[in-house]
Amino acid sequence: MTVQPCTVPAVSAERLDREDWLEAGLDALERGGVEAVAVVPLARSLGVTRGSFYWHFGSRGELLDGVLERWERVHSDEVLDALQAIEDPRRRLGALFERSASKPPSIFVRLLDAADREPAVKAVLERSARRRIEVLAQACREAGMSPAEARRRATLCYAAYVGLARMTADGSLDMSPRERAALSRHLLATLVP
Amino acid sequence: MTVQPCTVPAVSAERLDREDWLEAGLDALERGGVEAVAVVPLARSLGVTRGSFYWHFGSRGELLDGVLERWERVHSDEVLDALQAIEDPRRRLGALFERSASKPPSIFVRLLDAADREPAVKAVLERSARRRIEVLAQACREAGMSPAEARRRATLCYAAYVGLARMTADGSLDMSPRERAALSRHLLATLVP
DNA sequence: ACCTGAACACCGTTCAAGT
DNA sequence: ACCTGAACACCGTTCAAGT
Repeated sequence: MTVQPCTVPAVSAERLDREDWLEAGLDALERGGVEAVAVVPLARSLGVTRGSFYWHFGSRGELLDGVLERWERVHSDEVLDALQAIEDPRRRLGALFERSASKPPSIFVRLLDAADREPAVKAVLERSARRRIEVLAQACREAGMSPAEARRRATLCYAAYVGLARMTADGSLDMSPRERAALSRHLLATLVP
Repeated sequence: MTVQPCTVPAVSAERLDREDWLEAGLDALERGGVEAVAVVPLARSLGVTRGSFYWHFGSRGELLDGVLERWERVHSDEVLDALQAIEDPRRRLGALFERSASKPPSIFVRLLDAADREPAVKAVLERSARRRIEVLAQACREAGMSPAEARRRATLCYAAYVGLARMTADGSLDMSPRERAALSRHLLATLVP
């Protein structure tokens, strides 16, 4: 009697690969922030010992790199691509802030928090900032500003966004989501008249 | 032969009190940020074992509370008091940004970074934000804005400041100190015309 | 190829025992 | 009153040994 080989992947493979760890890591990042991307707890949740981890990754930092790369692809690239499609510059700016402000920016803030300790996070934030400032600056130029002025305004705009996100997270800004949204619009109206 | 009792405090007392730990903690905070306020390294630098620490404090968190309180008294209260003395509102605003931007805001940024993990830090930042926004708002009112408008502008202004501090720290903002100062002035001129 | 198990280093916390 | 010393829990990292 010959047994048919199983053609569908087993529900829970006994052996893991890099992919499994990365998935679990991203999940942990979304639930508990950068600190939650930790070897021992992850190993526990995968039903395996810590030693197993080090066959797939050289260090916890390497895992974090991979996890952040994934996060960036999903949560940053997609969003920016969608924005580029909006032609009216003012409307595009509005959409950038709308998107950024609506869903709780928890992961973003968690990344801000971790930037100091984690070089990998620093790099992600740097890219994120550069790209968003570029989107903002382009919209400003299309709205009629000089390149230098556009860059200044865009930078301030992004800085204010970062600051508002931070303040909302740590409770320095006690405002309802509605008030926050109004403040964002106010910011745009003030900086890009 | 009777020995004279020593009237000056010994250079290194064999026994420590709360004060010694707080001092060492503040020093550590300034050198290495919130994470550096750690029991074991501190004990080591004080030439004592970890067990000693727990006679003076209930936990590492309690130490951090005390250290932050001290930091706030020295680095926040003093500065704000000095500002209140400037009568011209525009000049006062300029001075607030000057002071905040000139000396590297490293501790401030470190606090921003730690807010997520450390409730004590959150409280400090909350107070700091409230007070600075109040100073900004008052200056705006004195410059002729309505109270509501003043509050909005002040909040945006502070948010931009927080964001700029953060971005400078993590390298998202690659600008010279001179450029940063110019940007700060630009911010003020834009938000408080 | 992937994993276990035990080791070591590091930090937070507790506590009985010392002075 | 203040401190030691040893214990325990937790996480990161290494590595010889298993399948």
